[in-house]
Amino acid sequence: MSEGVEWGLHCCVTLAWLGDEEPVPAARLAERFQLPPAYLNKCLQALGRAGILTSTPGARGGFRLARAPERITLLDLVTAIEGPEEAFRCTEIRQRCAEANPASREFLRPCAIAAAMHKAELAWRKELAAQTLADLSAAAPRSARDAALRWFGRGEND
Amino acid sequence: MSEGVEWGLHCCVTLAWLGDEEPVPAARLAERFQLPPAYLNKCLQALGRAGILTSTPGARGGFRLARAPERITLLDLVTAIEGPEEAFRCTEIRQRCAEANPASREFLRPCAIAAAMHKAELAWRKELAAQTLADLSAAAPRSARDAALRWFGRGEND
DNA sequence: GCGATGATACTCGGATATATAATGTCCGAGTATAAGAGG
DNA sequence: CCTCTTATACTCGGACATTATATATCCGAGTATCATCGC
Repeated sequence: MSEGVEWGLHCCVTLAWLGDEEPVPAARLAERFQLPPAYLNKCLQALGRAGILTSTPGARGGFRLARAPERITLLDLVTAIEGPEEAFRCTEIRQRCAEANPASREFLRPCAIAAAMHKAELAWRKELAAQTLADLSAAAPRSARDAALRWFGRGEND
Repeated sequence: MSEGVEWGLHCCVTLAWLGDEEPVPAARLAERFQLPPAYLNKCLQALGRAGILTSTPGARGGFRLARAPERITLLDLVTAIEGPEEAFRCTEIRQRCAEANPASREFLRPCAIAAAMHKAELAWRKELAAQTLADLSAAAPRSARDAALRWFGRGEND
């Protein structure tokens, strides 16, 4: 799995803490976590295309959450970075057998192996879909949230 | 996920059908599924190192299941090919924050994000561990099993 | 005819290339800001 | 003092390198088979 998933998760949790009053530049998030700024920007762009973040260009621009943290699941985030296709992709090698006839009726049913892997993937996605950004924000220790608010210069004046 | 997982699964199901009376060369399995012989051999080697297959060198050699299909889970197979580490690997970027002190007590608890991803991975592994090669063998249509037996020259004399 | 011996073909096993995807970097398009001139 | 204009700094967005991983290939080590030779 790409590192972008971890980066995106941490950034989104941070954005959830900061609130969406004003956007946060990718460069600033990168500085926070000591990450390469340009590549983090690329990952956040993917989240933007997926409708998880909204981006505003120009000065005082940046990224903010597109909707409430309660309505953003981990599955949304992972799918945005990793793509919608499943980890196990069946290439139908059962049909490559010499005597196999692709028109045969047995191939109308899905491959038993692919079905088994698909079942496991569904369980995985179900767990991811059951947890939201709000859950993660709440699970983290308060000290981490406070430190983030301080570092980004919020929370003192608010 | 590597293609080797799909190949290994199909090969192991086939081996389960054929029984472990005499080993099957990797080249023959590759021919069956139109796969590159040398690379399939490499994948089967990984299964051998994991204790799923036993290999016998020399003439009339090849691979056979190391234990009964009921005692080989999909998780065993996937782990053998993909490795034991989880898909999501936490790099502890929460500790890279400037003000973070690695000795701080909050870092004794696991990262909430890593914990969430870990939970999903456990659900995935649980599903994989619940299904055995025997289940897959039984789930496939009888015609596929019969065709395999014919193609490998077994079942007529037995 | 039977056993020992050597040559041979076959198979795994790991070391070595190539292709693909992940990671990392760079520069242009566009916007809000701020300064400055004019009224 | 207020408004319009202009220059500027900032940020995203996608195009372009670089590195790591997966895929594919090749050749050597070792074993069972078979033929051959000797008894």
